[in-house]
Amino acid sequence: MKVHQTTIYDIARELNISKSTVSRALTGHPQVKAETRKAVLELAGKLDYQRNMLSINLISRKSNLIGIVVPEFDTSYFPQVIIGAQAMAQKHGYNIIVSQSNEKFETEVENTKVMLASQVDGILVSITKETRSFEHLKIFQRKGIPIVMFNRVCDEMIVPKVVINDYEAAFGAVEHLILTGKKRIAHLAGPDSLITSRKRMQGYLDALKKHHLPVDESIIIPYDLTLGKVKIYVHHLMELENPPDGLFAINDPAAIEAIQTIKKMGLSIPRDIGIVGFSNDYGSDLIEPSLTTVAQPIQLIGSTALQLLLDLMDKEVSQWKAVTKTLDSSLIIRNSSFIPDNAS
Amino acid sequence: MKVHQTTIYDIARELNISKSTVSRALTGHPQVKAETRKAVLELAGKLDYQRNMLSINLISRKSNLIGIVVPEFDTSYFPQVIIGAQAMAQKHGYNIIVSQSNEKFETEVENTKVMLASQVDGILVSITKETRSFEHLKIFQRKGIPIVMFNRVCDEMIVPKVVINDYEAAFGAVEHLILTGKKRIAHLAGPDSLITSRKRMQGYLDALKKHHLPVDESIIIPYDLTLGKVKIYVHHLMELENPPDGLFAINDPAAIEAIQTIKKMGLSIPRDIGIVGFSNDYGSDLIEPSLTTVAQPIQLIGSTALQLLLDLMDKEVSQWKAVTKTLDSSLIIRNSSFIPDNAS
DNA sequence: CTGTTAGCGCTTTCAC
DNA sequence: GTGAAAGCGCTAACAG
Repeated sequence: MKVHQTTIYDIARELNISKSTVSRALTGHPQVKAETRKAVLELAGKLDYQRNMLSINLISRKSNLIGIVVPEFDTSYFPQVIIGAQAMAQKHGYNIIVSQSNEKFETEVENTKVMLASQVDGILVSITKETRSFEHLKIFQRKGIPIVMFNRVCDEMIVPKVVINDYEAAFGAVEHLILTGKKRIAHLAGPDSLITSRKRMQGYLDALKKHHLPVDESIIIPYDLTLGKVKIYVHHLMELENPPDGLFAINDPAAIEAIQTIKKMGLSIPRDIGIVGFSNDYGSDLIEPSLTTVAQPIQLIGSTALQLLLDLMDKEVSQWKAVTKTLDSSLIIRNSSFIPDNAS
Repeated sequence: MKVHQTTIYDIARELNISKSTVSRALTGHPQVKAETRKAVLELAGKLDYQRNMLSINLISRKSNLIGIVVPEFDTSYFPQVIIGAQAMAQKHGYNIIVSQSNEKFETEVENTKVMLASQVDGILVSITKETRSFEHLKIFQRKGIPIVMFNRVCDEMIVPKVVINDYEAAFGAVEHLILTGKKRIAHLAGPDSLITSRKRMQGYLDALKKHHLPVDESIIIPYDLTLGKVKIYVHHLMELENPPDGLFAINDPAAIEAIQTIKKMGLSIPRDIGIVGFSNDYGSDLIEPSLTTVAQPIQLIGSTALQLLLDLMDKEVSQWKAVTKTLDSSLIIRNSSFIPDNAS
C-alpha cells in the first residue's frame, strides 16, 4: 500500500510559490530565478520527489511504453529477441511490456487489447501458429499506432517486417546435406500457417530439385512444434523400409530431440543420417555430435524491429512504408552433418 | 504518429449525453438505462474505443505495472525467472517492465529511477555484483512501494526474499563428489559480494570438513562470472603438481566451459576429475559428458517472488513482513560425476 | 437514471 | 520571474 507520494504541489506549498514555478524549475526552464530553482531542487531531493510519468504521459498522449507480443516462451528464441529489443528501447528511453500468447489466438487477441489500453506507443508482434484473422492488429493501424512484425509475420498486414532469409538458408542447409553425399533427405516441417515454415519448405524442395533428387512426401513430416513429439516421428522415419540418410529439421529443439532419438536407436550420426537444424539455440554446440544449424542473428532481429518501430513513431501515418528487412543467417557446419578427416 | 484517439467525450457528444453516463455505461455501472448502455457500447465498438488506462491510473494512483530489475541477460537464468514472473503477473492483470543492469551499479540506480518515475506498483530486484549501497532501493520503501528481492539478495534490505537452499545444495553437491571417491575437490567460487556465492562456499567447506578432507586455498579460485575466463583457471588447476580430482563450479556456464577445456586437455571426466555445476541451464544435459548439476526451480522463483509482491501490495506498510522464502533445489546426477556400471 | 463538478499530477499558455 | 487557469481522459461524489 503506497503512502503519500510527494507532488509538485507539496513542494510549492512548502516554499510558498506556485506549482507552475516548481514545474518550471524541475524541468529546467530557463526563466526561473537561480535562487528559486535551487530551493526547489533541494527540497525535491530531500522529499524523494519523483516526477509522475503517468500525468506527463496523459498530457503528451505518449506512454513511452512499447509492447511486444510473442507466441511462446518455450524455446530461447523469443526471450533472446526481447533482450535485443529491450536494449535498444532502454537506450531510447522506452520501457517494454511483454506478453506471450502460449500459441493461442484468443490469448493473443486479449494481449493486444491490454497493449491498446496501456496506451503503448507501438508494438512488435510475432503471431501464434493459430492466428488467421488480423482484426486485432488492424485496430492499431486505424489508431495510428505503429506495428512492426518479426519472425512470425503474415501477408495480410501491410507493415514493416523483420525476417531472415529463410528460403536461402533452408536451401543452403539442404544443399549442404546433399553435398555431403546424402540422397534421401527428410524434412520435419513447421506448421503450414507460418510463412517461415513455407519458405523453408520451398528451400528444401528447390534444393532437392536442383540436384535432381526426387521429392518423397512420405518423408516430409508435418510437425506442430510441440516438444516431445519428434521422437515418434524419427522412429517412424528410421523404421521405413527405405529410411532417409539426411534430416532437415524446422528448428533446433526438434533437431536435438532427433539426435537423441537416433543415438538411442544405435545409429551413427552423420554416417547413417546427417542432421541440420535451424536457429543455433543454446545447447546446439554442446550436444554430441554437435548440431549443424542455421545461425540467426536473434538479438539483432529484436533491435532491428525496435529500430524500425522507432522510425515509424517519428513519422506521419501517411509516410509509413512497409519495408521488409531481411537479415542474413549463416550455416554453421558442425559434426551432425560432417566430420572433417583430421578430426579425432 | 498517432491519430486522434476516441474518448468518452466523443461518444458522449455523438449521443448527446454526458460523459459520466458514457463512463458508467462502459464500466458496467448498474443504474444505466439498458437502451443508453446499448447505444454507448455499440458506438464504442464502432469507433474502436479503448479506455485510456493512463488517466485511470492517474486517478487510482496505480499503474498496474510491476518492475523487474535484473543484473544481466547473459545466461538463461534471469530470462527464465522473468518468464515465471510474467506468467503470474499476466494472470493478475499486471504488466511487467524489465530492465537489466549489465552488472553495473550505476545502471541499476538509473533503472530503479525509471521504475519509480513509471509509477510501478512494486518491484522485483536482483542486484548486480557491484552493488554495495542500497539507497536507491530504500527510496521505494519510504514511498511505500513494495520490493521483493530474489537470487541476488542482500542483508541490508529488510524485505521479502526468494532464494534457494544454496548452502545445502552446495553441501550436497560436494558431498556427492566425495562419495564418488574424490578427495581433492576444487571450487570455482563466485564473487564474494553475492550471498549465494558465500553460502555455496560455506557448503563446500563444510562438506570437506565433515569428511575430514583438508581445505586447500590454492584450489579455491575466485571467479567473477565472466564467460571465457574459466579456461585459464582450469588449465592452471590441472597443471598443478597436485591437481584436483573434483570440481564444484559456481554455475553451469562455468562448469560447461570447464568440461570443454578438460576434454581438450585429453583428460577423462569423471575418471580424472568429477565435475558438478549449478542451476541446470540449457545445454547441461546435452554436453558430453552430461553435467551433474543442482537444478533450481527457476521459473518458480519468478512466480513466487511476484506472488510475494502481490501479497505486499494488498497490505498496509506496517503489516509488511520480511519473510525469506527458501525454495528447494535438487541434485541431478549425470555423467560428469558418476557413470553407472551398466552404462554403455 | 443522468448531468454537474471536482480532481488525479503535471505542463503550458496567458497575463501581470 | 512568477501566478492563475485550463486541460490531458477519466472516475466519483453529489445533486436532481
